[in-house]
Amino acid sequence: MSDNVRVRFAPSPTGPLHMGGVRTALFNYLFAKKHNGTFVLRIEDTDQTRYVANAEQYIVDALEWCNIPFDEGPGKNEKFGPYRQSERKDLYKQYAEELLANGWAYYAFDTAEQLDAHRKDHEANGKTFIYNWHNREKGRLVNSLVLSEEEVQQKIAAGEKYVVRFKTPQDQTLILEDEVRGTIKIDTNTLDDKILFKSDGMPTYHLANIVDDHLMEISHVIRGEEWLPSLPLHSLLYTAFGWESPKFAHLPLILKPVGKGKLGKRDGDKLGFPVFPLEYTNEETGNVTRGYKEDGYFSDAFVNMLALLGWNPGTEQELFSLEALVEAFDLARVSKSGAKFSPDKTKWFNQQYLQQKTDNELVELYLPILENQGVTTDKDFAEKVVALIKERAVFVQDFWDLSSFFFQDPIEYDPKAAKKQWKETTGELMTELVTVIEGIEEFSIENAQTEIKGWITSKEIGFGKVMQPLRLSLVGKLAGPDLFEIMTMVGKETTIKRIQNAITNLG
RNA sequence: GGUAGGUUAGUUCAGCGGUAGAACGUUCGGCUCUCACCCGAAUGGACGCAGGUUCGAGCCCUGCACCUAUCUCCA
Repeated sequence: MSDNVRVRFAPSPTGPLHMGGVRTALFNYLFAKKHNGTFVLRIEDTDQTRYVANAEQYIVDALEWCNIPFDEGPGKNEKFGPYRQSERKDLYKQYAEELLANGWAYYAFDTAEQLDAHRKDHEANGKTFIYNWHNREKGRLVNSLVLSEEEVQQKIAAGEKYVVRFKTPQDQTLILEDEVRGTIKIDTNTLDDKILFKSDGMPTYHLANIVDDHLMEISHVIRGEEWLPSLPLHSLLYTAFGWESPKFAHLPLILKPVGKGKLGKRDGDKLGFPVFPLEYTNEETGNVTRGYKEDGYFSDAFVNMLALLGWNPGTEQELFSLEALVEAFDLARVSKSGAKFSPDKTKWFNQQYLQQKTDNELVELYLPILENQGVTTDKDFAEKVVALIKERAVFVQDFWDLSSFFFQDPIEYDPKAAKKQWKETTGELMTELVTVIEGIEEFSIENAQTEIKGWITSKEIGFGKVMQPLRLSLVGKLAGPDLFEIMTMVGKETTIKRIQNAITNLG
């Protein structure tokens, strides 16, 4: 493939970046790294009315957390800078003028209200209003194609608001190539004359996007499917400027977990999962929106899950490190249909990643939790606990519920289990067991096992008859790691104390 | 309504002309004092519908149905 791959992620700073945006960034990143290319971050802040101050920082932080940092962007390697469109404002005007001069664009003076009226009018007649050659020269619309040169200059001189529209060619069939979808044919007569330059002096997305992609020497445009309908316009703009077009790839939408439709920012609240990578505080309302990071997800698990949303490696492998993703990624294996997001599968990924972490890594995350619970312990002990319980956990924050009995006596006993396992004779048996335990000089796993198992065998009773009530005494429920591990870790005295507690409470 | 895209097991998805697959889920079994992990097995499908091309179609063509995106001086 090309030895000069340059891709960009171009979000609009209108709020926190949601997971769909992160997925787009990820695919761009993977594609860039796969081809030894460059991953550019460009901030598309041409809409001043929707600008949110802390959104850009959020985007940068989110990419950072996901471990997919950009190579070029605001404040970093500014070879093609600036990377904020608001700071490139002056640039776009000359390009709009170039198109006006060579007949690919024209001035339009129609007000938003007038256009609205036209749309409603058409709708009432069961038609769709299209601002293009069907209408633009019939005198209903006020633009430089129907007005004389003088009239146009007069209006502009009088300070009348105007926009610049693209003059879509008539009666052409465009044959477009998309790396994901293949060939797409479009009849230009169905296209709108899109606004390129707004009356507020700012370019629209369409103009700024093409100009910047060209100037920044972008080789591949990888973006969401919601942009597919504007591909014809973008392609025509490259033609109009006489520029070589980059290759395009439109990623399938991320669908909500239940029902149909695109995953929206509000779906998370409704269904109880985060939609954003990081927690976000809305500075105006003070609302805090939860994030995957704060909910306890590992970033590599989150990224792994996102990578499989709309892409598959063609093998049965599901677990990928970032490096492995870079290695395996291929635009040809991106699917065309929407990818349904699954919160359950996301949890599954997190569980898998948690199991892969070493005890040493996990204990660092565990210690603050213990501290929070007011437990003082040493790191070695905590690490042993982690080793014993981690296979039952999906999140690090599950650790406390799975391990509290290592540090605290059970406060209650699972009533169902108690009823089933604690029989008439159990109290006596447990009292006898206490004696056995007291007799163990060195309370090691091996010794405890030998003595207790030996005693059970000599009593000629079932193993479970003793072990189940013993587990109930120590843990409070019938779950958890190996009992001999637990006993030796809490120590002989605590073990005896807990058995006696149980005899008192359950006997 | 126009335009574009989609439709394969309960769910998420592979399969892109040659006897319908995986993962997750569910159920059962093995291993365990228990839960979990792990291992094994079972379960499961008019490949949206109807035509056509072909020796042969989930794959190609046509029509229809349904779903989605988009049609803002938003990106």
